[in-house]
Amino acid sequence: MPTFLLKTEPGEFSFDDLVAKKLATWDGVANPGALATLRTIRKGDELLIYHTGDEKAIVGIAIATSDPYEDPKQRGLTPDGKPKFAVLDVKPLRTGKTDAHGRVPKPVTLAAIKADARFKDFALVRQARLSVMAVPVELDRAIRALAGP
DNA sequence: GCCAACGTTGGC
DNA sequence: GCCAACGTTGGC
Repeated sequence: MPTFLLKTEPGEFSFDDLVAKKLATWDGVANPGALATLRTIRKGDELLIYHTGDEKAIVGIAIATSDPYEDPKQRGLTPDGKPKFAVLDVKPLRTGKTDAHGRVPKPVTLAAIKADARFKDFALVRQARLSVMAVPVELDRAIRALAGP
C-alpha cells in the first residue's frame, strides 16, 4: 500500500484541525502535478501530513477514507472537458508510531530530511512547491523511524 | 520581506 | 504555439 505526503499550511488547516474534525475533505489542491498524484491515491493509503510555514515538519499520519472524487465546490474543467479539481476524504490514523490521535511523537523536520542523504532525491527536497507527492517505501520507513517512538 | 522556482495568462 | 509578464508558493 503506497504512502503519500500531503502538505498543509497549519494556519489554514492543521493536523490538529483534522484530529478535531475526525474526518475531513482534503481540498484546495490546484497544482496540476499535485492533482495528478492525488488522483492516484486510493482508499486505505496512508498519508504523511506535513506542515508548511513556520513548522516545516511531518506532524502526523492520516489515512484516505475515499478514492479521489471531483471537488463539489470547484467544478472547473480541463481543456479536454474532464473535471479539473479532485479531493479526497481523510482521517487521522493511529499507528504504532503515533499517539492515540495520529500525531507523531517527534515531528520529522524538513531540516532533518535535508540533512539526511537518503532523502536527496525526495520530491519534498527537490520540489519545494509540490503539495502532494508519493513517498517511496524506503523513505516512508526512514521517516517513521525518525518520527519515533 | 525577499526571492527562487514554478505555474498561469494573454497578446501576438 | 510561443513567450513575456505576472502571480503564487514556500523556504530562507
